[in-house]
Amino acid sequence: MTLSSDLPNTPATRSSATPIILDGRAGPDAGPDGPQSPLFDGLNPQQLEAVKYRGPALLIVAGAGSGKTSVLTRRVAGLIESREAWPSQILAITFTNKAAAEMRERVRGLLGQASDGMWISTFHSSCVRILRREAESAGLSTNFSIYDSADTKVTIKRIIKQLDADTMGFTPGNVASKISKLKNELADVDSYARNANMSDPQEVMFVEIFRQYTRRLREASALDFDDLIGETVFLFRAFPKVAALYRRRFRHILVDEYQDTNHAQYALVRELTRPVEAELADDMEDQGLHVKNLQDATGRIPGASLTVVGDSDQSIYAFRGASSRNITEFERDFPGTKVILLEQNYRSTQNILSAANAVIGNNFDRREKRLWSAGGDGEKIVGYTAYNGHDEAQFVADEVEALHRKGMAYRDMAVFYRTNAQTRALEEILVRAAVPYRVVGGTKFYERAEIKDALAYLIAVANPQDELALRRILNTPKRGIGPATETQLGSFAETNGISFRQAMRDSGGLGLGPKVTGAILKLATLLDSAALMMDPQNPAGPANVSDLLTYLLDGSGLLAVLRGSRDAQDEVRAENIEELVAQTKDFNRENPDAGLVDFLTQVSLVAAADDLDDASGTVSLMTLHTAKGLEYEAVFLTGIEEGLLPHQMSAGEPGGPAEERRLFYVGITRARQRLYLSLAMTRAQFGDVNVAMPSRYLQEIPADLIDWKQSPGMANSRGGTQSRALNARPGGGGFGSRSGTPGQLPPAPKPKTEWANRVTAQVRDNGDLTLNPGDRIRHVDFGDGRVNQVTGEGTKRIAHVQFDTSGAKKLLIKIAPIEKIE
DNA sequence: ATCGTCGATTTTTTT
DNA sequence: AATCGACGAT
Repeated sequence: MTLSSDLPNTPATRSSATPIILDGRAGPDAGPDGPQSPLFDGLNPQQLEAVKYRGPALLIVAGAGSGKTSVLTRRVAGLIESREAWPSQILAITFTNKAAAEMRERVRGLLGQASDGMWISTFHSSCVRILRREAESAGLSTNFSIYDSADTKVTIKRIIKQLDADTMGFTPGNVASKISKLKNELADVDSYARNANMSDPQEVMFVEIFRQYTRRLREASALDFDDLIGETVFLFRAFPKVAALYRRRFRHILVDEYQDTNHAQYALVRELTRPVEAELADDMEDQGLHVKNLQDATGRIPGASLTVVGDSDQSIYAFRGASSRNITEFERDFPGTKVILLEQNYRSTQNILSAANAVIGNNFDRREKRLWSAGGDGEKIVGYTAYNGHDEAQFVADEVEALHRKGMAYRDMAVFYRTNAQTRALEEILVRAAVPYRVVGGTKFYERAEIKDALAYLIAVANPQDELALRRILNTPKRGIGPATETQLGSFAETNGISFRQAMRDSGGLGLGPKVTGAILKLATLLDSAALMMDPQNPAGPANVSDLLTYLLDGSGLLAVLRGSRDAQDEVRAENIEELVAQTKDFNRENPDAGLVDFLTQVSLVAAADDLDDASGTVSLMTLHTAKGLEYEAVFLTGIEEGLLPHQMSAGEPGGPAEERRLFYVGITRARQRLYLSLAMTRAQFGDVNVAMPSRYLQEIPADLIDWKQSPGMANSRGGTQSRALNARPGGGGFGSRSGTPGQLPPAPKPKTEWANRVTAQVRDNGDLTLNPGDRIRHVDFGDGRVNQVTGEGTKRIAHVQFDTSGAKKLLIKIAPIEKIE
């Protein structure tokens, strides 16, 4: 049974590339596959072409909101439905796990069960999967640890200290980023050292740090984030037979967000799309690997077909080695490339797009691309110049509430900012205004100290070589093993050529105090017995992750110590650990066949955007970087100031300001209906207040697109409303007197008293103040008002208040600066 | 070994 | 503002 006849749209595909083993599976009933198939419904001509095109290489230049996810999923679904490919022959790379999950979900929606078996994941997840499978060839153990950036920094910090390199200006931060950049270029210590200028003592020292770092990782059987990609590339280059397995398997490779791939990732894609030489292919056939149907006339297995989707205008990761060169030179790298442009935007109003186009148009050196929408102009963009960060946050909170009253769900709104530090003021105000919100990313759950502690116990069981994890838990919770003892154990291990873990077991002969020795041995025994629980040889069968974690928590007393503490923060920490236990239970349920290492891998590779819960009815707060790929009905872009966007740190970098502009562009294009731009005249930083200037990018938006509720000009002009003049903060002057800035900003002054500008930073506790509808209250900032309604329970009780001059607001009763009057 | 205090340093973005 | 490291007292 041959299928080529079912493929009206694939003249370029050789029929031999079609899988032959068709009967094993109940594929989708060979439904009608013409233009009337639901796969092609509602697509514009360019999208349709992108879904249907068949050939070795396809570049889809997809502007923001042009429906690329839809195109990608339908393309994948089309390949499978038409039986050009088995699910297992598809490898789709996305930027985040969440994007991967969404894509998998949508393909499943189109195909049902037939979608099982595809690899849809991030670069990092795919590489871990490959490296664990091929650990033996790669010279790794299957249970290798994955170091996150914090682990990397700690390791480097210790090396720097040991080498006294801090006196030469080395910091963990700059060393880590330099090593990361090198690894992204596929350099290792040796290749770097070969070209280094060894007469420069700085260079010599750096090489030494790099060398020791590499050695420590190897000794701990650990890989850092960058290694995951690089080692996979090295594996493929060193072992053509291993590479051939994957080249044979993945016939269709799709890469999303291609503009943000770095060199190592580019190299990986190249390796995966190379053909398998005839000789090797024949060998594989001899080993029963069934490649005959894939071989061409010369006996080779041709390279996989490659589809990449990207938009140079949204390249925002150059700082970590991404190069949009990969996209601009794609046609040269992959000859015979078909290029398709998607320019019609289905997301935003024309006003928002016009602003976006105007901004990005200031970047030279780009392929001209103009987004357009058939959806109408929509509302104007709203601008607001606040006096300070809190004032700005209050503006956001008020507008969020106003939108919500008009019927917009909280989950359809998002607040973006350049730096994580900006969340503080926003959170303070949103809590007080009782706006349900969620910070996406930031200090991630898995990066909290107590969670890392608990995970370190698991890692110590999974990978006994991992000294970092061992040292972390050695005295956590406190068991009287101090730094002196730790050092002794370390040197004992080193002089005897044994692992740190073994040194712990043998610590009896070290002549330490009986108490300390007892503590060390107890921990070693705990870990050993835990390891026994997970041993596949265990007659009872290996325990599951949550049982193991519970056992370790009980045995170590980690949770009990936090529970017993009278520090209020420890209570939160204990809750976090219990949340982790709950997560292990979920994991067991959802992945009954997965083990400890699988759990730890998943945990290591979660991205900021991954913990975004679409179902939660909350406003989302996130950085502009995290926002990439997402969209919301209403978007608040905050902190549009010089020094913040573009960020101070980017000024020196070549291409910095252009990248910051793209970041702004990304932020703008996330909005469907409503866009708010806000800035503050003064911003608190490093504990004191600085004067800020409006971002240069603001002037790039045509003035008639923005409706300034309070423009930068007004904000300090003497005529500002009474209350504002009164509220101006020390240091707040001098903002509008922007000598030298082409002032197209201050149009139509429309003073509104709707927003109070001053917010006390003071945290109050009203105890059990009770309010009832009808009560009159006085608010420090908003003045007098009447309580309409009280909702919520306990500490979360919320008063809905109609203020006499400041409008309607919701207040968290417990902490609002209010008192009952009358 | 642990705890408290002082002072330095910090914040660009992230898989 | 808040965290981290160094140092000294217990």
